[in-house]
Amino acid sequence: MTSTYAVSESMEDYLKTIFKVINKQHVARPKDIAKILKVSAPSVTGALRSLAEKEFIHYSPYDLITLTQKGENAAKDVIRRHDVLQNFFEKVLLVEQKEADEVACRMEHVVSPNIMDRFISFIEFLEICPRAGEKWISGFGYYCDHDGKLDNCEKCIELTLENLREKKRKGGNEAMVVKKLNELEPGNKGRVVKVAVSGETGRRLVEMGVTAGTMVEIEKVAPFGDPIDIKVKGYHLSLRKEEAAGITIEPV
Amino acid sequence: MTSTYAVSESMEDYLKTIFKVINKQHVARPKDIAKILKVSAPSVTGALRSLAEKEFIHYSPYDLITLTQKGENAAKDVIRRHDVLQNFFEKVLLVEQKEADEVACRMEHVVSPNIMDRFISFIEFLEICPRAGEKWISGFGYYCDHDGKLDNCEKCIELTLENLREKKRKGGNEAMVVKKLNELEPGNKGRVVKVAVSGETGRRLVEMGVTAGTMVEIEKVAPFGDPIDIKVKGYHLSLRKEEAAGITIEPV
DNA sequence: TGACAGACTTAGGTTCGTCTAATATAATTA
DNA sequence: TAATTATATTAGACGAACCTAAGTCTGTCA
Repeated sequence: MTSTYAVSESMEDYLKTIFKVINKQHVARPKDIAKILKVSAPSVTGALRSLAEKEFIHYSPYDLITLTQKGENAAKDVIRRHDVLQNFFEKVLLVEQKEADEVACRMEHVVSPNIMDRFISFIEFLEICPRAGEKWISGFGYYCDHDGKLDNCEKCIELTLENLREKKRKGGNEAMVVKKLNELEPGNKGRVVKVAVSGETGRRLVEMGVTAGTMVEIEKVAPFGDPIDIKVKGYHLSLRKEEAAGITIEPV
Repeated sequence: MTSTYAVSESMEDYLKTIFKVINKQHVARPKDIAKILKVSAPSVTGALRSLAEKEFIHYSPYDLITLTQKGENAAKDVIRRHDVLQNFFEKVLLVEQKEADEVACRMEHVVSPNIMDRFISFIEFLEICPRAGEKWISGFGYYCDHDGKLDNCEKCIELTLENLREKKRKGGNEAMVVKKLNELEPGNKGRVVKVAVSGETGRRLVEMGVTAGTMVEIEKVAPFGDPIDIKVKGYHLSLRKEEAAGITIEPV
């Protein structure tokens, strides 16, 4: 079973763990890694050597462990795949957090980039399409828990239609409401209308597919509004305030 | 990476392949297996020995290969997982057949039974819920292909509502239409209203969760209507005509 | 500052799944 | 039926990922 990605499943797990540990407590020690991955200490040493050889980490015996740029990218990508899958299981299939996490941990190594994108788009679509939405998903929950019976359909659709018209009336009068990304608050979601960010970050945004139409969610805003953590297409991104100001958003 | 199931991923692949080959050409020879799985002949020999030891197959050197009951069950289960996943990727996420198949081949080994059920329910729900349906999924396709833009929402929902009311008028007058499973034709789908099948088959149906509320699809009907191949919760099942006559269906 | 505990590594072994090369069996065909 | 060809198996090796047991390093504390 060949992995779809640059390293073996096992190595992806090590990378993911190293990244998480570093982000949590600044340094990653073999002991922590061993504990999290439930393997023996020598296994960790072996993995570290292997990862160092492939230039995913900086490492020499007894030295501290840091990720190379390559390693960080790889780790972030694994985590992104995990998050998207877990999110899908929890939010769409309404699976419990623990199981969603466990299965995502295994699937993250085998899902293809293309299908990743589809999962992301699908979740987005559910959020945006007036025919779907939270209410609709809870209808799925009802279906699962009641032996395949549907909730009151006609009323459900009537309500949806009313809501849509209501929204349209409002929206139609005020024209489209747009805001700058830095004006939103954690938890807010929106659709990108325009990206006007220059330099390295601008390029990075484009590379990640952050263009008009993309869904963005604000995750965290540091004091004084800098930096701003956002989630785009399953990626976690950190932006400077000035950079965020260059992105125009239509709140959803 | 421990498998969720009774055998390793690799052995699951062998079982699946053996089952498919037997069903296609009556006997499975190591050569065919090697070719399909793209491994060397000695690898196959090794796998066969291992599977025989675990009593999944009947096998001794140079002898022909047959599945034990245990092996057949295991193989069918793998194939079922594969089918459900591939189906979801193709029908819901609108992924191309080839990629859907490839990714399903890898995911089938790691998906949990619970999440399997959810995938199945979700697909069913999409088919039944008037707020979703084929039209809605094609809306997702539009969304994917048009950079995150939605099709005409208001019209879409209005139509849905009209359709639903139309159907209700008809249905309301005629009361619920029910048929026996053996009266349906290939491609037809329906919801189980009652199961009245005795003996071994009846028990098997219950074990597989074929109870009131379950969605059933007719796959193939042999000449003279016996046997009838159906698909239930991702399983392929073959029923005698008399058995099918014991199952009451509300066509969808 | 020197001894000790805890953390890390080395050494060496196991299992799984794969391979190539060599050998044995079965099937085909002259 | 004997020779040839195709197919299977045995033998032996390898890499990945894990393990236990036995050192080795390092930071802390008396």
